[in-house]
Order: sequence, then C-alpha cells, then structure tokens
Amino acid sequence: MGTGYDEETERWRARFRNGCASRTVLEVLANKWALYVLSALRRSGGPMRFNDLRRLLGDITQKMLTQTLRNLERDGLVSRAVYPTVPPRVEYALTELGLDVGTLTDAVGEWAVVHAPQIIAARTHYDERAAAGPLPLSVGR
Amino acid sequence: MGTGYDEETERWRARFRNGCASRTVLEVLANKWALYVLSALRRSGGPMRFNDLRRLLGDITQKMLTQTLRNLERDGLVSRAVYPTVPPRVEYALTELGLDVGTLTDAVGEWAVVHAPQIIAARTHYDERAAAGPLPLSVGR
DNA sequence: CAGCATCCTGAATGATACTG
DNA sequence: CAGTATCATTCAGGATGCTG
Repeated sequence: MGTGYDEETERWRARFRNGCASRTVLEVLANKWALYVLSALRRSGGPMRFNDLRRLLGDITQKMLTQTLRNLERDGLVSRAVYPTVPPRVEYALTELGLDVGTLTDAVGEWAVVHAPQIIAARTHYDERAAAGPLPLSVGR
Repeated sequence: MGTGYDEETERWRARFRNGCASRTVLEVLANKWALYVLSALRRSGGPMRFNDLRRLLGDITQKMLTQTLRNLERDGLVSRAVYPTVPPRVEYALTELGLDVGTLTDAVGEWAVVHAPQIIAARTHYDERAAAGPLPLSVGR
C-alpha cells in the first residue's frame, strides 16, 4: 500500500521478501559440507557411522561434521540413531526428505557441470580486465 | 593412492574434493541478494538501471546492490552498460548465461515451494524437543 | 567411538557518510 | 544517478584439546 507499484509488482515483491522458500533451501545446501555429506549418504545407500563419514570425506574436522549433521538432522534431511553400546554407535541416514532433495542436487549438478566452466571463465576474463586497469572511456564495458 | 579405498570410492572422492562444480554454482546463488537481483532482471525482461533495481528490491543497501551486481557481472550472469551522459546512466541486464540460470532457479523454486515447509516444520519439531531437554535414555531418538 | 568446549580468523552483511 | 570509502557487527568455518 502506497509504495507506488502496481498490483503485480507488489505481488512479486511479497513473494521475494525475506522468507522466500528458495533461499531457505539454498541456505541449507550452501553450507560448505552439506552437499558432500548428503552425497556420501546417498552413495552408501544405507546408514553410516560418524567416523565412516569422517574418513570418507577426508579433510572435514569433527566439529564441522558434527555441525553439518546436526543441521541436516534439524532440517529433517538426515536421521540420527544412537545405540547405547560400548563403544557408542551412532548411525546417520537420509530421511525421505533427504532422499528427495537428491533430485534437486542432481539438477544443480547437471546444470553446474555444463555451466560452471563458463562462470570460471567469466571470472578469469573479468579479473584480467580489472588487472589491466580502468578503461579510459568506454560505453558498455 | 594408499588411502585404503577402492577405485570407485576414490573416484567419488575426487569428484567431491573442493572445486566441485555444484558448489561453485551454489556459492553464486546463495549470496543473500543474488536470487532477488536475478529474479528482478528476469521479470523486467530487459535492462534495468541501478536505482530501479534498488527501489524494486526495497530494503537492499547501495553497497549490497553494488556488490551483488559486481559479483554477478564477474560471474558472467549480468552485463553492465555505462552511458557517459549527465547524469550517469548504467544499465544491467541478464546475459545468456544469466538467462539460462533461470531454468535452474526455477527448479530450485519448484522444489522449495513443495518442501521448504517440511524443512521449517522439521526445525520447529527439533527445537521443541531440544527445549524439552535431553531424553533420559533413548534408542534412535 | 562420537562427540563437546574454547578460542580464533576471515568473510559476509550492513549502517553511514561522502563524491564524480 | 550511481556509485566509493569507512567502520561496525555477525557468523561460518576451523584448530586444538578434552571426555562419557
């Protein structure tokens, strides 16, 4: 009301005000290790123990693996089962939702394999021009 | 070599060592304003000026809009055209790559609309249980 | 084995003021 | 109009050491 925009624009803005569903999902997947953990669990096809994941991922710290797993559990993508044995046994697995997100990460992966090289190339190109200094006078640089 | 994993696992790890294409793409899209700027430019269907974007996005600061546009330009998703008039006129538009990424953000959006509510619900559920304190003795909490 | 607690660094985001 | 510059804040990520 009173923003000076037409109805359709107002609707567009309403959809994109913070809380947009896409950003919720992107924030989940953009965590540094989330994609790797999800992928590892997908690949195993069943539950994995903490140190199995840790070894498979190689250079992740315990803290980050714990944190990533907690977040994924909180978001309902991963389940955590504790068996009160000695030594302790904790198994992580994908939930239905976690399995389903695989369809999305696959889509991202397919797009990425094709286009990420173009993004990298664009960056290199941009950085080279930037290093060459500002252009003297240009239209549509 | 010498990590104790079989060939197939080694190949999996190689793909997911830092530099995985999916993460490059996710890092681009996960910036707080990237999705909104891309969406605004898509919606307009043509070039938009700096302050048009600023007004449309509402609560973005100049700094963040500038930074987001520079990043998107660097990544080859947005083009920047400067017209040396008085007052200055700068137009931003989607490149071919920027237009193409729309197919991906659409996919994210479709998945998100269906599943983001489940993620939100899982969080609420998790937080409620956490607030209730640790469970006394549980298997597979 | 599967973690938790602590401390630290750099990057992302933002508020504010100034400028060609 | 379309920025740049500076300062403050927050937080993700990580190194290290300890524990039920």
